[in-house]
Amino acid sequence: MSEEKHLNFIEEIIKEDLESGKYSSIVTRFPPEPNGYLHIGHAKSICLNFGLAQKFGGYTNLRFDDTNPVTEDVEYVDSIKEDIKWLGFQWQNELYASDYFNILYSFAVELIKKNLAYVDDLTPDEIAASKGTPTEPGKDSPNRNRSIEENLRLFEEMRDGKYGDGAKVLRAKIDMASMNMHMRDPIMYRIKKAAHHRTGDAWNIYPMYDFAHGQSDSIEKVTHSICTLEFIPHRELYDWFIDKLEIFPSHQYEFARLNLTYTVMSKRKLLQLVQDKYVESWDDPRMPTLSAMRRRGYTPEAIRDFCDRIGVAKRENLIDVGLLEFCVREHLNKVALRRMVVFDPLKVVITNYPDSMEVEMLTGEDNPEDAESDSREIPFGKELYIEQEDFMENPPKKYFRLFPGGMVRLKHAYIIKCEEVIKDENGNIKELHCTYIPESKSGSDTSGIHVKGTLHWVAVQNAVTAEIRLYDRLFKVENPGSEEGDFKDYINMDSLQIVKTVYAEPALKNAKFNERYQFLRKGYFTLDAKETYNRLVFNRTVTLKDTWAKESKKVQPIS
RNA sequence: UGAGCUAUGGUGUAACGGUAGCACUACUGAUUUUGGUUCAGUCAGUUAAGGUUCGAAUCCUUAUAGCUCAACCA
Repeated sequence: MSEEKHLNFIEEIIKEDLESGKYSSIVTRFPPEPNGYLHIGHAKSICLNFGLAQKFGGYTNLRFDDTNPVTEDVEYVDSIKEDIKWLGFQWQNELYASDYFNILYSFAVELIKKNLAYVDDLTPDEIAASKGTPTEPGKDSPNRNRSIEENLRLFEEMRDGKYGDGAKVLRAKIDMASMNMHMRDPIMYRIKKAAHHRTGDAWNIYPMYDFAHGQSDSIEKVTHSICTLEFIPHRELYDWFIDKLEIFPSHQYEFARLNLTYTVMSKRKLLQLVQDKYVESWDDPRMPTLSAMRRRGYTPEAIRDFCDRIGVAKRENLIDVGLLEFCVREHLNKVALRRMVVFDPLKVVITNYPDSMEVEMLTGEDNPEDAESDSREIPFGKELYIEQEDFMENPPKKYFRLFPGGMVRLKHAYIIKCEEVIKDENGNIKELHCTYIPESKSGSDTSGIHVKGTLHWVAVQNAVTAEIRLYDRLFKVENPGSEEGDFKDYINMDSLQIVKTVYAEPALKNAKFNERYQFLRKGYFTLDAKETYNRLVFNRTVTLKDTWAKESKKVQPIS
């Protein structure tokens, strides 16, 4: 693991910092704002930050960037913590930017005293107008040269609540002509007479991101402060505050955020999907949030593996969701319990099977990939269900499922031969009459017969019923965000398919939450923690790879 | 079009002036009591043009393309 040959550019930097003796160990942080749910993009950042500390020695803080009381809530704090723990990471310290409000205030006073900050009375519009444009310099505020004393007094009054929201701000005195718009006297503090979820009504003023983030990093002695590309223009300011305040020099590094095909990642768009009822909730299994993926049956191992495989770099990327699905399948293949479930039943009667009273029990391994795994008993019977799609009256070439006169093996059971197709008065297939070959029993097959197809099945008498929910991609296009018009125009309206009644082998009666199942030949499923009360509801985590689907399209293209 | 960041197979990511590699996808074939898994293999790439150098994906110049920046959001 630690012998990884290729380091990403951040690991490269850390390695050099450690070798040069700049640091003896590292400190990173994951800094969410508690105003929404974590998604797979956050997982990339979490895996990066926590992974770096694990790999190079050091620790990671969880710090909530809670400097805007009007958008934040403890509800989000709790869900964020749950998601990080679920992913398998443990933070060293649980911290809040709001813990630093006092010291941040004193930092501001210090800058005023150094004549590097001033109180401005301009309105938001006026400030915006005087900022200039990227091609034209801005203009100094008329309040820019207030005396230090006056600034001190005014700032104190802002804190004490003497002015209303928006009446005044504290600005850094830097350069209104800077090429970097963020250096044109950025706002450090604004008045917000709002209750904060942690500090209550203690404050009338709150620091802006730029005045809180770097200093919080510094206070925590964060060595490598890692964020996404859009913060590159903020770095100059980040460094400026640290430099003027003469505090611990944390350094900011930026990487490209994760983009995934067939979904959207921005909080704004995800919120719209929920509000406009395109999905049920934030943890609707089609959402890219971690809570949704958990509910859908994705495993933390798979997500970590995915984050590992996608790498870390500075170029924009759009990663094929197929890679995520690959990671999920790869892990699930190793841990999922195999079970048989018929989605769309076709009755099969074994005409030569004895009408005995006792039920014949067969044995099926829980997981052929895991030698340690257990097995379960499966009842057989004279009447069975197989899948409608596993029988064809007029099969195409290369079809090796059941057809009139054809033979298949029933998984863990016997080879059967289709003798007769029974139809109703409308000509629809009602049931199949088959014969079985007694000496072909699984595990003790002396029949000498070899068949190409093996089908899953369920004994009618012992079947338990369940509901399943099949999920498809939420969008019809790879990159809905970059498409013309509204991203919502590209929503796949068939992304959820509910099958009210499927027939499962009895072992599934005792299905457990957090247990993963592979419904043989159908896909990976897990019990829905939200919908399962006194009935069984399974979510399809991901399908199995289906080469036959591709093949059959080639053989007889369907419109 | 000011400034900044970035350009390597279909996708993602390595190669740190010296053989363009790995993974996913796609496609072959073998194995298989899951058309799954596993195994073997195939296709496929340095944005362009100049320059430096014995040698350039890598350094320089120019061009082109994409992304970002003017919230009292983070």
